[in-house]
Parts: sequence; C-alpha cells; structure tokens
Amino acid sequence: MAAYLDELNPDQRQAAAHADGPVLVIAGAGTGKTKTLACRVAYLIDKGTPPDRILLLTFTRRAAAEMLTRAARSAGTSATGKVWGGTFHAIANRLLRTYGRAIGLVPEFTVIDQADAADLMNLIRNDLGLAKTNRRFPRKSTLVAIYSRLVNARIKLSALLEQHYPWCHDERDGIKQIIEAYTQRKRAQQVLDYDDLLLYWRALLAAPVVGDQIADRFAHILVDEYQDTNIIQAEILQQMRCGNPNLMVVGDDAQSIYSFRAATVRNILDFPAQFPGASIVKLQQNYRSVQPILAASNAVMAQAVERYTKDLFTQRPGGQKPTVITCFDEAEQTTEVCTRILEQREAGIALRRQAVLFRAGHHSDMLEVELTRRNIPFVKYGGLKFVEAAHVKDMLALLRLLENPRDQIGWFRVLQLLPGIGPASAARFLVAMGLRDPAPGQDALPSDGAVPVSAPSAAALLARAGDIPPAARDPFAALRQAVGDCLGESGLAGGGPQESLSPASTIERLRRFYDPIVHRLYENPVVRLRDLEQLEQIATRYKSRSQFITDITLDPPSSTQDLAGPPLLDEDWLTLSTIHSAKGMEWDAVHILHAADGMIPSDMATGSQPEIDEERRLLYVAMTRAKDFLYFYFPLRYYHRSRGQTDRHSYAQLTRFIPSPPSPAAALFERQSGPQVRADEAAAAPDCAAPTAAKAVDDLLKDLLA
DNA sequence: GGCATGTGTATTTTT
DNA sequence: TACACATGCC
Repeated sequence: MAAYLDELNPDQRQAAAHADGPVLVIAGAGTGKTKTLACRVAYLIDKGTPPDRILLLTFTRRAAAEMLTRAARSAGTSATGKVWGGTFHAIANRLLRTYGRAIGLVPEFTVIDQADAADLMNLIRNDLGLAKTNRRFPRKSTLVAIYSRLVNARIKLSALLEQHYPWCHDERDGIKQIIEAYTQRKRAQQVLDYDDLLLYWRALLAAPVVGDQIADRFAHILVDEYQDTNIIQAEILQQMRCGNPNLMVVGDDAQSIYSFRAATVRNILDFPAQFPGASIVKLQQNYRSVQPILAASNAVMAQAVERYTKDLFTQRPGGQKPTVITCFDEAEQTTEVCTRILEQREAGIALRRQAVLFRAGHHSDMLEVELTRRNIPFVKYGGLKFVEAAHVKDMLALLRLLENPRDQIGWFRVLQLLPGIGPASAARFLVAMGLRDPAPGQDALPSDGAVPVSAPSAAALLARAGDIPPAARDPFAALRQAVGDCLGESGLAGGGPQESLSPASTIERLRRFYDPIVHRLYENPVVRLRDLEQLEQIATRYKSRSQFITDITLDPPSSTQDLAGPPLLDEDWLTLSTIHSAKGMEWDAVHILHAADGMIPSDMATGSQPEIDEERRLLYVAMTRAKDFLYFYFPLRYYHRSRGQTDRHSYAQLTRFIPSPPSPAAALFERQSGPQVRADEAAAAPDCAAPTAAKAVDDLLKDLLA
C-alpha cells in the first residue's frame, strides 16, 4: 500500500481508496477532509488515471490549490498540476471558452460581477420606464438577488417572490419584464454573469455532440463542500457523469451556511437517492479541537430544531473550556480581544495561529482601527472588496471593453467618466456605435442564439461615435488613443494590427489616461491610483488579458494580503475574517466577536426557523475552527448612531445559541467579565439590600397580621 | 442634459 | 456611513 494511505484512519482510507461508483463522504468539522481528498487525488493518479481526466470542484480557488499541493506531496509527482481544479464557476468558464461556440458563445465573452449585473438591471429598469412610476419598485441589487435565486433554486417567480420577497410581489410583471430583457441583452452583448456560467455549462452538457464530449472528458469527479451546492450544480453533476459513475462528494450538513446563494442541504441528504448505488463513508474523528471545545460546539448544535445525527469525537486530551467574556460595550470588547491576543502571543501562539471571526464584514471596523494603532499586523478576509471600489471597477470596465467591445455595461460606465457626458449622451454614443437600436431597450446585435460574427474592436467603435460635446472632445480623443495603443491599433486605419500590449502594460497605459479622471471625480485620488498600481502588479503574473480579467472577476483579491503579494517569511500577522470566509480554515486560538443576539443570529435572519438554524450552523462553523482556545466576546451595550453625540444605547442579550444557566450545557462555557463590567457589578447595589427590604416587608406584614 | 448639492434611508454572508 | 434618489442651477 502507498505510504500516504498508511497515514489515514480506516474511514479516511476507505474514502481515499474507494473503487469506482458514486460515494458520499460525510466529513464532520476537523475530520481530515482536505487530507483525505488530497490522498484520493494522489491515489487516482497512482492507479493510472491521467491527471487531466480528474475534475476537482472546490468552494474557493485557495482550497483547490491547497489540495493539489498536498496531493503532489503525497504522490511525489508534479503531475497534479494538470488536474482540473477550481470552483464550479471557474471550471464553467474554462469549458465555455473552449466549447462555447456550440451554444452561441464567442470565446471572447466577458464575465460580469454582481455590481455590473445590478447596473445592467438599472439600465433596463430605466429603459422600460419602471423606475419612475412605482415608488416601491425593488432596487437594482434586489433585482439581481431575485434573478439569481430564481435560476439557482429553479423556483417559479411567483412562488419565489411570495416566499422571499413578499413586498415585491405586486411588481411581479415589471420584474418579469426586466428579467426577460436582462437575459436577452446579456446574450446580445456576449456577457455572462455568475449564474450564467452555471446555466451555460448545464446547457452545454445538453447540447448534442459537445455534451457527451465534455462528460467523457473526465474519469473522476470530486466535489468538496457539497452541502453548499445548489440545484443547478447538482444537475450539472448528474449530466457530467452520464456513462461515468465515478463521482465523490464530500460535505457536512452541519456546516451548510450558503442558503442565501440557493445552496440546499437536500443535495447532500438526497445524494444516495439521486445517485443510485452510492456508498456512504462517515468521517467522525475530529483531529482539530480539544475535547471541551468540541463538547461546547456539539451542545450548540444539539439545540437545533432540525438536526442530523453525527457524533464527533476527539482524542485530544486536556484543553480548557470556551470562554465567554462579557464586555461593557464594543470599545471594551476591542481592548479585551487585543489583550487576549497579546497574552496568547506571549504564551507562544504566534499571531498567524490566531484568528478573529465575525458575522458581517463591518463588525471588525473598530478592532481594525485599534490593531493599526497598536501596530499589530493583520489581514482581513471577506467584507468589502477591492474590486468593488469605483476606480477599480472603472479600470476593469476598460479592460473588458478591449476584450469584448459589445459589452454595453462597460461602455456605459466608461463613457460617463468623460466630462460633459452623462447617461443620455452615453446612450446616444451606444446607438452611434451600432451597439444599440434607437428604440430604448433594444440591442442591435442578434439575440436569437446564433453565434454572432466578429464585432469591430473597441477602438474602431470609438471612431464611429458621431458628434461629441465640446467639453468632452479632448478626453474623448485621449480615450481613443489609449484604447488604440492597448490594442495595437493606434496606427491609421488599414494598417495591419500591431501587437496588443501585455496585461500589465495595458493597465499602465490605461492608468495614464485615467489619472486626470480620478483627480476630477473622486476623493483621495492618490490612494486610488495606488490601488491601480497594485492591480498592475497583479497583472504582471498574467500573459493573457482575458485570463487576467476573468480571474479577477471570478476570484477577486479577498484580503489585504492578496493585494500586497506574498508576505515575508518571518512576518507574523493576525487573521480577521467573516465566518463565511473562514470555512475550511483552522487556528490554535479563535476569537469570536459580537456574540450577541442581533449579530449572531443577525437581525436580518431571524424571520424563520430555517434561517435561525442556519445562523446556528454559522456559529458552529466559527467554533469548530478552534484547536486549543476559543473566546466569545459579548458587548452589553450598543450605541445608536444619531446626530450629535448622544450616548443613546440599548442593551444586548447574549446570543441565544450559547446555553445559559438553567440549562446544564451552560457549564460547558467559562464566563468572565471585562474590567468595566466588573467595576459596574461592584458598584451596583450590594447583595444585602434584598434581604433588608424583605425584612422590612415581613415586619410590616407581621405587624398587620398580629 | 450634465452636474453639484441636499435629503433620506437601509444596513449579512459570496461565486 | 455611504449610497440612492430628488432638486435646482448652469
């Protein structure tokens, strides 16, 4: 037997060395799932499966990279580099670039993110005149959310609105119209949103010849985090394995935390029914956490209304109970967490082996300020992202246009950067460039599914844009020049195309064009320009412009660290992360902020029992990241933001998921208070007051009854 | 039609 | 707080 299989426990080995056929691996938190999957890949290659016939679908690119690195180490080969690894979306992109023509996609299609999708929705809403008439019409981001859930959950619009967006139900017709136009326009523009990547992959599989070709391409399919996949993804897997039974899915129903993305735990529960003949392997030995942490985590899950059976056990002896620290307010929470982090570092746990986790991106705002003040280095995952900043979006829109000149969302954004050009002029230009019919809402390119013929380049299109407002003339010329330079078309028309610039040089060239615009339009231009230098830095790793744009859209830099590049080896830094982004990670010490009702569970998610259960699983995920030490911080007071410096505040309750004293499970948690809370308690009415009062009442009664 | 200014508001999680 | 939307001036 191969040496790496010896390092696995019997269950893990059974999974890694499974023969053919479908397998469901139920892998509880910390049960060595990554290791098992990595060994599985190594095993398959050892047994003669060509690496490029293995498909490894993961939740993030980081997860795929880690597994393949580990597989390479186990198998002692670098051939794992040829394994197709990545997210569903990234793999869809890769397949569609190659085979997309079969279903009407040109290979230069561009991928838009949620914000771009929202902008397109907005354009359509205006074109259809739906923005004006109704005051309560859903916002653009809501429209995107509705559309996304509609296709990912495969649920009828009416039912969807009733269930999740009851206040939008009256606008059903308008929403329907917008979604139809949205679909049509994307197709005419050869633009795909995130959901389209999945929809088109599915469509590709249903296409006559190509479908079988793709399904036959892979001998083994492995899927990680299966509890967080949705119906479309399950359908894709069904079709991917026609004639090929070798599918392994790995997941944990107790860690399902993406229902807002239409993920459904049914996928994992129904797997045996959907894939007849499936074997089931359960990994239940936890190698991560000490017993008290595991016991507390299990207790949190035990209260779930709907729960699934699993018995996690650990052989890690000793360890201390998780500690709940009651704080006076958020400020005290901040100092308390800093204190404990530094204490732990003194005790030998480097910052790198500690993490601070929270429900929402902004929950760490105050902490970030304090860490900066104290010179404690950190990186933050999740929350607001680099690519959501206006200036980065501007630059990416420019890049997309070079790639796909039909992209109207890009044009609409870029044209309005020029002085004197607003929405109306931009729309006029689109007509002049032949991208859009004069009648509002109609795109000029075919939308019937036929593969469009090649479109003129962005530079050629700019040459067609009729009359230009005087104020915009020079900037417009500058844009033309910049675009021409990037495409290698700046020579006079008719001259053969020269080399187009590399991704990094392209950004460098566009930055020169963009520099005055940033100064004119935005605050702190210097900071923003520095961001674009960072973007250029990232681009140096790429040879292909298309690859760069797609990567940055599908896998945006999610932390400050990603932007700064690999840190120096001897550097030590703390991790801050949303709980969602902490999936699959582990640290020696974990600090959970805002363990208060209203934060976890979020006030936005207490409407129904399933929502509350998901919040509970979220807390469970956070807790099970910890190996040795786990701390909850619970601020008693939350101040309301209002004008003036009022100190109006309300009192919070400890999160309902942590058991309180009447329950025996409360004993699984240690309780402490911050200094201000202790001072308060000491200053409060002394304990003798109650007996004294009682005595007075008793005396009175005694007197009356006498 | 563009743009600056003012007012109101809603506020999670991510590919 | 930051963003979306309304208003009023050039």
